[in-house]
Amino acid sequence: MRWSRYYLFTTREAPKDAEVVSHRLMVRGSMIRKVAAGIYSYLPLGWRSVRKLEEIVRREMTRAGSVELSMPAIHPAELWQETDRWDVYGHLLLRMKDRNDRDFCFGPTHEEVITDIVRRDVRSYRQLPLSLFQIQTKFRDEIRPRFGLMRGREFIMKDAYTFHADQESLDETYEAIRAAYCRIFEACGLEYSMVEADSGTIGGASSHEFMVLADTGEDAVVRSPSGSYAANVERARIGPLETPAAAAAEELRRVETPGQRTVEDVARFLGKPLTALVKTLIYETEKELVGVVVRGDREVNEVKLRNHLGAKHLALGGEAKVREATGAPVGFAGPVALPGELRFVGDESARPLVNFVCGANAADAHFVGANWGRDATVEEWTDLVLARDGDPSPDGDGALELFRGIEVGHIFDLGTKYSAAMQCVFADENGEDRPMLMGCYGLGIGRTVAAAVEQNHDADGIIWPMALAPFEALVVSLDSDDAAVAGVADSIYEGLLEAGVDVFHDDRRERPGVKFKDADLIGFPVRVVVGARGLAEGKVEVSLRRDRERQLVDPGDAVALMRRLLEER
RNA sequence: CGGGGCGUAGCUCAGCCUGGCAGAGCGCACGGUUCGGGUCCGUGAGGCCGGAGGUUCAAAUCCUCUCGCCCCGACCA
Repeated sequence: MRWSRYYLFTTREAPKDAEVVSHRLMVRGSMIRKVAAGIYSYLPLGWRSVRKLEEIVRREMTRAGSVELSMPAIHPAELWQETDRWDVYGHLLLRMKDRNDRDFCFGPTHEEVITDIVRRDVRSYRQLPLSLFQIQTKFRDEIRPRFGLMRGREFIMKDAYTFHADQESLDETYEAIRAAYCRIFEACGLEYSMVEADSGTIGGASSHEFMVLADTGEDAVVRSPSGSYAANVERARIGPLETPAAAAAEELRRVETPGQRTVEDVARFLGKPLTALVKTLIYETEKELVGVVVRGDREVNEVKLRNHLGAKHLALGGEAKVREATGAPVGFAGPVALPGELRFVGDESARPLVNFVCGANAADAHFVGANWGRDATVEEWTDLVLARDGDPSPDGDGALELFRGIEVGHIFDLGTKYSAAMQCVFADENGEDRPMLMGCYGLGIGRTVAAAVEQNHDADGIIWPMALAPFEALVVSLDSDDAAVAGVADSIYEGLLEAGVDVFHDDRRERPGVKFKDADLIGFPVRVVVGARGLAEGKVEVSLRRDRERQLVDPGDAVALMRRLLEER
């Protein structure tokens, strides 16, 4: 492909709203173009990278025994109502009506549609297991799209769904697809980590996320030193915290704490460490108000809390709710001497505390010397804490380290959540109907490409991993008007084409500096420069984008050298 | 949804506070110059100042409403 005839217009400047480097570089490199918030066109160069990733994904999914199909982007409401997700998905679901006023949505994921297909065709355990995938455009009406392709509203995703007669079969397939994902991300040259995850609105028994490590990632991940434990912080458990030294129970005393509303205020005011306090938060769900206690220095993990409560919606209670539950303004809640009934759940971090400080459920007052059992009772002790850097790993493997990550893939053991709701059943060996076990496996195509840029760039531009580079090689002809230069450049270009190399030819009448800057920005992995100056010595210059080491070779040897460099990747 | 900010040339932005000829750089066209890391000089084209209403002799500028976009938070595969 010749640049002079291609659709590729680089810019020196990125739009001011492009904050992360992948977004900046992909816009400057003329790979994507914003159409609306979170909605992008892929320009030809960007589309080539997307297509390359899609091919890798197809290859590996097929190798893992999955079969490609394609489902519609528009779904009838009835399917989503069967699983209750028409309501549960909320505003994330883009809804629309047809001319007959029937409800539809633009599919954000395809569990309902695939389950509807399979339940019509599959009757017997003999037909299982099944594994199907598609690569398709999704739409999720995200509250706040951002970071270019990183969190779009419209985005390309590979989604796979598997159906099984028993758990063993599901586990086997889950493992096969996990391995396929590893091969895919390795092929893309990504440094990634598979972590335990919360399954969110997709639901199901368990799930794992594939996280590309990057400082700009939107997710936080903890990992133990050997990597034996890794989890999204939404999910992460921690090992036991230090327990306070045993002490004789003190007397419960009420102390005046005027205006001391936060744990920090109270700790400073009373001259106690944060760890001697119990922090009490009043949460509101669609069903009830709940009191939550955690050690004073810790934060509540709301994802864990919502899961524990089995709630659809969870939010901190406002001023009015707090007063309703405690009879006091915000800042003075506690588990001791509550005016009424309130369900209390506690994080394990608060359980071993003795003679602790807590709110007195009255304005400007706290208790000191409080003890569980004698003064206060929590019915449910569980793990509700937000893990942080340095916490003990739950498997005893040292201290957890906190990383930022980009979620590029998420695989789920769905159990029978969808099959049971939608009567997707099969006859087992005894002729009994049973719901199928299902797995679901997502991989963000655009996000993975963006993550690859995020992880592979320098001050001058993108350094594409070979597998995702829109073109593998670039021929730069300087002095385009010079017939000898044009001839040599053309013959190298043709030679690379014949060798099956994805090659691009910068044949523009531009100054050398412009061409070099553009080559670096776009990040062609291998480059050959043909100029009058080099040609006078009988040489052309071959170099790699990654290390920029230049080799001068005879024009006749350029194709062979470049092929060798491409082989070495 | 709460808080903050921004919409001016194709792009990045100044001008707005304090109302009075609509600007710069980049890009584009043309001429010259230069020619291995975003040359330099000159000429030129290009604007409903997001939209609607209001105040005023006069509005990019002040006021009201509205649409879009971005950031923080809440929320969220």
